[in-house]
Amino acid sequence: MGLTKTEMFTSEQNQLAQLLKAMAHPARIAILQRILVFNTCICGDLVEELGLAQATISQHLRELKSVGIIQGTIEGVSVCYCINPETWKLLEAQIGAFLGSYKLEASCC
Amino acid sequence: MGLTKTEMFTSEQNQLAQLLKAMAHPARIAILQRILVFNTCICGDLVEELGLAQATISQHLRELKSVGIIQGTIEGVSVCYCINPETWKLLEAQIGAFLGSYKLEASCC
DNA sequence: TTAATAAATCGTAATATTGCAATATTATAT
DNA sequence: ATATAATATTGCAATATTACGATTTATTAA
Repeated sequence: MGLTKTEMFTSEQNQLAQLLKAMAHPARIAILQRILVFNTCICGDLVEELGLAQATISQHLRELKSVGIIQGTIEGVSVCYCINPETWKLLEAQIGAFLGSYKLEASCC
Repeated sequence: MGLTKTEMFTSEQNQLAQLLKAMAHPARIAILQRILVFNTCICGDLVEELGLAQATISQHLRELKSVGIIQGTIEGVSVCYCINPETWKLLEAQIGAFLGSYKLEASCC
């Protein structure tokens, strides 16, 4: 099918899955890392640095933007992208709670 | 294409993307959450609780196992799955470093 | 207005993912 | 050995993702 049955899961599970999925690609991780280092990023720089076509980079940026992880504003002829602090905080909270709920060291099987 | 150009990224970026991708599905999040609560889990229980077909659950379990997030041992006629502590620690470290490297509150654009 | 630059969108090909029925495998009990 | 139970695998259909060339849109400069 290729169609996730979202109606069988809670909105929290679906939301976390959506955020993780948006980050679950090496190009999008590389994009985010560049923003984390430089605070900001412009599509053209990424095209040069990542070695992917402009259309591909633009598509990855849209994907990150569509789930709210980044935001972009027009700066003259280019577009300035940066982290959306709200979503980033949500991400940290959700993933932190999820990963942090594992306590046992001894593997049971 | 549908084919990620992994050769353009570092092994760290590819590894993190692979781990995130394995978790980036609501069914797999639900499976992990159940393991986190009960410490262990058996395929049959998940089939009843999640409302997906047995073949589908088995496939999701295999995906989580293939990246090392969970491990399974045969327990009589069923299989006991639990968290793989090593991978979980790696996940916490990698994701923690990634998310934690964002410091600025003020959005720049 | 026109040209130049940057980014977004469209269209498309190749590949991956999701889900399930049917079947196969594995381990226990009789 | 056979039957039963639990899980894994296979094969397939529907849909999603990835990547990119070509084109369009939007903004600035001349």
